Amino acid sequence: MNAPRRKARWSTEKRAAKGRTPQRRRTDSAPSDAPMNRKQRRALQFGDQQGKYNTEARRDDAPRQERDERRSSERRDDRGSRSYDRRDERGGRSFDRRDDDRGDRRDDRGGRSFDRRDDDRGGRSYDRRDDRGGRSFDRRDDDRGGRSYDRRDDRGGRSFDRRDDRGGRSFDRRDDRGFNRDRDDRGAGERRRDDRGFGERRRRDESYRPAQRFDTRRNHEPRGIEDRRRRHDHDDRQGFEETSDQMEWTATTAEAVEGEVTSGFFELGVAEPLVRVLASQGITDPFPIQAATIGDALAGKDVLGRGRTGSGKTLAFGLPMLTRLAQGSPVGSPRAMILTPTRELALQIADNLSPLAAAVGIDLTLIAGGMSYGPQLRAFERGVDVVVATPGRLIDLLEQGAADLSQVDIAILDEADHMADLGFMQDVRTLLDACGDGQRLLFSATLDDAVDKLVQKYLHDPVTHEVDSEKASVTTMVHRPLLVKPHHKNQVTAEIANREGRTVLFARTQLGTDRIAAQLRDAGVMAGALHGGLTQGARARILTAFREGAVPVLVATDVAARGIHVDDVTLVLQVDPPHDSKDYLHRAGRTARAGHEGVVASIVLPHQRKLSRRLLGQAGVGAEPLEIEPGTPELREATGARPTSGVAIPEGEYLKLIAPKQQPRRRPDGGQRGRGRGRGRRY
DNA sequence: AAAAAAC
Repeated sequence: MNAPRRKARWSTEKRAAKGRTPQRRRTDSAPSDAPMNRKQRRALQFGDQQGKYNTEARRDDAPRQERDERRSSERRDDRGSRSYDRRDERGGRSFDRRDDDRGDRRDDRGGRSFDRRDDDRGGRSYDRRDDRGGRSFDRRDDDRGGRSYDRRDDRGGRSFDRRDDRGGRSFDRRDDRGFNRDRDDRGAGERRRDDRGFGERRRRDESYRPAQRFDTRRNHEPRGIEDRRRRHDHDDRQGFEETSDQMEWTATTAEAVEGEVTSGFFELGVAEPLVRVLASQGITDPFPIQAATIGDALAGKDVLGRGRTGSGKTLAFGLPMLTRLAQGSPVGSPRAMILTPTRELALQIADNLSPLAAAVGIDLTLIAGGMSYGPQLRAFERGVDVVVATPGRLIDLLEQGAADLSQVDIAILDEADHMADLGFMQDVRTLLDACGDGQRLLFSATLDDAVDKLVQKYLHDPVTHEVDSEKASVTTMVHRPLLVKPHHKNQVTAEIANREGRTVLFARTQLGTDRIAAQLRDAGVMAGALHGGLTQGARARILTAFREGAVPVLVATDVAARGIHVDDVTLVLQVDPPHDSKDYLHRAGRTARAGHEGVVASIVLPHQRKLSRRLLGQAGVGAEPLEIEPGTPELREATGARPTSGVAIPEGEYLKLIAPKQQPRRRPDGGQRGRGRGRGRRY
């Protein structure tokens, strides 16, 4: 991680030593700077290509030793140079590389801001591709998966020679601007704590072309990989029909009850406008966790609240937060921050709190990945008061200098046990460190060592309120471990999924959810997969289709295990065992919410018996596995399972249900669609 | 021990 940056390698001195002209950082406007038409770009590219063959020849003459050295010792930093090579090689080698169809078009585009986005994409797609391995057969990433490492190595070796050949051609100059390097460095692992920070990147950026940044952003908008692919069929410059697949979020307002109101929230000290809005939603009796924590939170104490999601935690921290903020006045940057582990959860919290915030004149916004930057940047520009965020995007904005959290006086972690996971911990710390040293509210389903570390470091003299046990204590929930023979697993899964009512299935991996959902549709059960590998738009659409009942079966990874609330989920089926008892309970918590009944069935294969016993024991579930086979009355009795029709649901029928709503893109008014129409999500 | 979290 701390390997020397390859930047040094190309210092002016070194270049001079090699008999090269100094690198040009700043140039006059050049072809690549201005929009080019396709023909011009082709011409340029062709020229590049010609040069490239020379380059290839020369490459072989280059000192092999040096290449090998780079290969072995500077892998990560090599990636910085990758972008040069990728770009340059593309022209000549398209026939043997799968992603070249992308590449060529990328070059076609010419315009600078696009380059930047493309570079971003290029770098990341390697990372993701490699990470994911063969995850999604239906995505094009995987065609390439196996080769990416080789290619990377190739590049590391070549880049150096290649670079020397490039002279001052306009395309090369683009590479010199420094984004590529910066971005790739970041991709290499230190990304968030790149010590050069965004400041320097931006300076260079601006020196190249001032006032470019927001154009860049705007063009940045489409995020999904699939979208980007599709985009290449169009000329980006021409306002083509963009197939963005992002989710949008808008703040909402709500009615408030007029006149006399009786509500338990008054007594807790919640601001009156908030109580009136709650009353209009029929919420007048605080849930236990709310009753327990609101008082202390209002008093400004640090609170550690333990209670399962669905127990009313959002209001437990939301109401005191808004009440306190309403007593002060905005300072031009956020005074409160709420962090959550998934985008869906952030969305849900923002949806729930935004009408309340509006009632007391608080500007609350959602900051999450997979959504366009524009509204989020504007929110900070206008001085948003509360951010509900997922860590990644907020750090992104922080690094850009777009977000300032120094005035945050109330920092809230929802699902803190999850936020304290290894993968999240550093981000959470970064964000908490960026906040002012004010009140901290930490809500968690469990208290383990990781949470304790957060508590130790960030909470001052916290008051702990434990309302729900972490153990299974929901009396309306029935647990049914099902002992199933391996060759029956698919059919049992399908028969259970085919039951009446809304059902959530959990699988271990993204690939697993895709596969199970496809198998279910093959068997005639309308099911959709939800996992973090989908574009944000796709995630939102499948969740909506599930909420609305068009798709009654949701097959999800643990992305949906926490916090997500869908009414009337009457059965949760754990197709694959959860990783631990916490996950078991979080998954289970998708059903039997708010006093409703629900069944938690778990498929247990013979070799998983021991594991299952341990998980259930830790979760405080006493149920013994029930031995079952497909089509039996026992299975039906336990889960409501029904035989499947076996008539496959055509893929098109499913896709129709989760298709993006067609809507005009890039409207002349700047793309503000449907503002002020109804609630939250639109796609 | 997987998934999620920026692009």
